[in-house]
Amino acid sequence: MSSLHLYNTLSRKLELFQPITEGHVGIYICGPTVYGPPHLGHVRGPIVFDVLRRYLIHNGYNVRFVRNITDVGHLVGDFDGGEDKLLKQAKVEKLEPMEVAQTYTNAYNAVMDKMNIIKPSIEPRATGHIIEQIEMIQAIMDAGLAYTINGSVYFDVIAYNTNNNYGVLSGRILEDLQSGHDAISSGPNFVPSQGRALESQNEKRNPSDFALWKKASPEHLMQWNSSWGKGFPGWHIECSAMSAKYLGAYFDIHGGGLDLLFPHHEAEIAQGIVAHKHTPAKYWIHHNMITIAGQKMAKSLGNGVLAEQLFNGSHALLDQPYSPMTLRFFVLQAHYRGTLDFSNNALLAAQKAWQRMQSAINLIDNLKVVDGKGSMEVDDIVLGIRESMNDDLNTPQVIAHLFELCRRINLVNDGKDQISLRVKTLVQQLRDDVCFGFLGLILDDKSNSDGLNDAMQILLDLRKNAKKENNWVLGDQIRDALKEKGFEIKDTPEGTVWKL
RNA sequence: GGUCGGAUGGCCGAGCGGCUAGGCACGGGUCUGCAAAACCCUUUACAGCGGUUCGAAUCCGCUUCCGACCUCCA
Repeated sequence: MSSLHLYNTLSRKLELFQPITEGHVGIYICGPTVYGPPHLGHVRGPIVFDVLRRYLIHNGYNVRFVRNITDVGHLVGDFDGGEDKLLKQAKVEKLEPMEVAQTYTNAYNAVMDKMNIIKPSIEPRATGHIIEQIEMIQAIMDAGLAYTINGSVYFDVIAYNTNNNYGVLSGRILEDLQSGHDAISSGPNFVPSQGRALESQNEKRNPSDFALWKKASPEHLMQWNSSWGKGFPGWHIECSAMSAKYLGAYFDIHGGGLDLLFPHHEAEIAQGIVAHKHTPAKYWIHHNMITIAGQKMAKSLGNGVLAEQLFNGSHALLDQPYSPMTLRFFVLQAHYRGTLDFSNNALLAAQKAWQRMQSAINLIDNLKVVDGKGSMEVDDIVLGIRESMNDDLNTPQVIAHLFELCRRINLVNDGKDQISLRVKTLVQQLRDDVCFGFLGLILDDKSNSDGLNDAMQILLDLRKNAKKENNWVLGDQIRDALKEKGFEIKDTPEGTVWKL
């Protein structure tokens, strides 16, 4: 494919990417609800869309990338009678709701930085856009597609569905949904979780309706004035209001996890069509979930692995810590639309693979070139990488091509193949544009501290002397002891090199 | 119960009508004081049963398992 194609959930097809305005791309990503520390599931989306963003920039586009922070409105438990997630956590931790939001926003962004994810162009918060949300709710009211009950406002899905299709994105049929509501609450598989607020459920005209504005009880810590009384915005409206504010009523790409497809994104489309008279986005991109033992990783299932636990190796499933770049590499080794199963073995394999790639990368600049034409070429790799990226961001294939490149680099390094200056320059370009470029990988750099370097040199000199005197026992002792601490020693014709 | 996806070698994961990725692990070799690294070689998998086709892991049907969504989730 000579140009970028993306799988659009809206059409369920691979589509040629063509921006609405030539040369510019607007992207909106549903960010986290900040009520807990970031886990592995929170990391996949940002990586996937970071690669998309970098690739678009690589292709010369001007990209505005908006990723929100949801710090109000998201309800805990089932149905709209649940408690606000932020509020609940605030009570648990005896903190201001804003303090909770700030704490976990910081934690989230710290992980983003470690993963080498470019910061959003704009990072709007739901609480900072209450007015915009109220205005949008009013517009929906004015259009006659929302109704007020007891100080709350609900979107009238049934009425909307008469002239529109509530289900364009998720492929759902409203009638099925209706019967689904019955079946789910009476069927054999229905398991009621926490307390279901029946009053709130009943005040909606229809189970499919969703809240635009919720009335706040007096003790509710987060509430704002509105013409419907004191309350707080519903979950879906914040993304609609903020995306429209910063990207316009119609923008290029809306992304998020597959689990947000319904009802969140479906609701966003309905809200956008009613309030802004336009479907919000041209391309809807959804990444799949990270699973653990075949099941979705989710906070509610209690099988989550925190990012921090991965980085320090403290989780029971892990034998050791893994670096942020190992995680990034691990994520990119799978296609974004498939599930990715997490395990210590899978992480270990990714770590070794990434180390192998780094070793080859480190050889590039010192590769000896031959005059004229060398036998090593990379044109097929350059082409292959472009084709793979253009085919719905097939990063696993890109990485496979990169490993073929590593093989050739090693061959040249071993003197078994020859490279010309021209091709060497191309290889350096590939490293900078692909690996460090749109894949966003950076070398794990643990061996650069000066003091460490000096100390290592002393040990290596000792070992060299021991070897000179044929004292292999001492020499191996030094090497093995270092190895035990994670230092890898390599004897090469040019001298001994080490890495951590 | 409804809707939508999956089942690929020891493991992770691409491919989606013929040329049958890649990584990790395993085995053999070159190199080396021994290692490590690197390189080379070896190992033909696509849930089961039918069907379409000159040809199917790839298309169609049935069966069996698994998952996601339908209720908060990245």
